Amino acid sequence: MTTRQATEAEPLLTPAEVASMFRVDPKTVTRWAKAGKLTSIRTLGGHRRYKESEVRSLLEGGAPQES
Amino acid sequence: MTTRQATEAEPLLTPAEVASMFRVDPKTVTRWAKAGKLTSIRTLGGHRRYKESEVRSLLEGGAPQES
DNA sequence: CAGCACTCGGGTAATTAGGGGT
DNA sequence: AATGTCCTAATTACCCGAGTGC
Repeated sequence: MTTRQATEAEPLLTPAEVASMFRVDPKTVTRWAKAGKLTSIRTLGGHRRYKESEVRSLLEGGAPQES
Repeated sequence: MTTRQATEAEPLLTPAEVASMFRVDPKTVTRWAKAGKLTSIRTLGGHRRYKESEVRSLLEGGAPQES
């Protein structure tokens, strides 16, 4: 085996990864998390991690469709 | 009712497994253990193992979410 | 016994958090 | 109200060689 996959682990993304996906600054992603627009999981050191599934659904159009 | 004292086998996780769950480097998990943020059990060779139950509770939100 | 993936250490870059100001 | 940028402090990621686990 080359990689060990933990039990029932959901894929998480770093702030920089989410930022590049949205073409915004990592700081902005942090603000979205603070505002509750994005679910954030914190490391024991206080850094944020984001659910890949949630980010992708938001990218595809999980966001409210404007007219 | 005395000969059989089995203290419930506690599922243990390797550093790599914990690391993938938090989306961090295995080295970071080691630092958490050193800092006392995580309960670490050492093998006779010095390698660390972590309680799955503790890791999970920390992941799900050992700390309440702010908005 | 040999072999390979993983972990252990330390040390040094790269990110991130947080507040403040544009 | 929402982003991007500057700053400092803290946390995290990658480098190495040597030992452990299976």
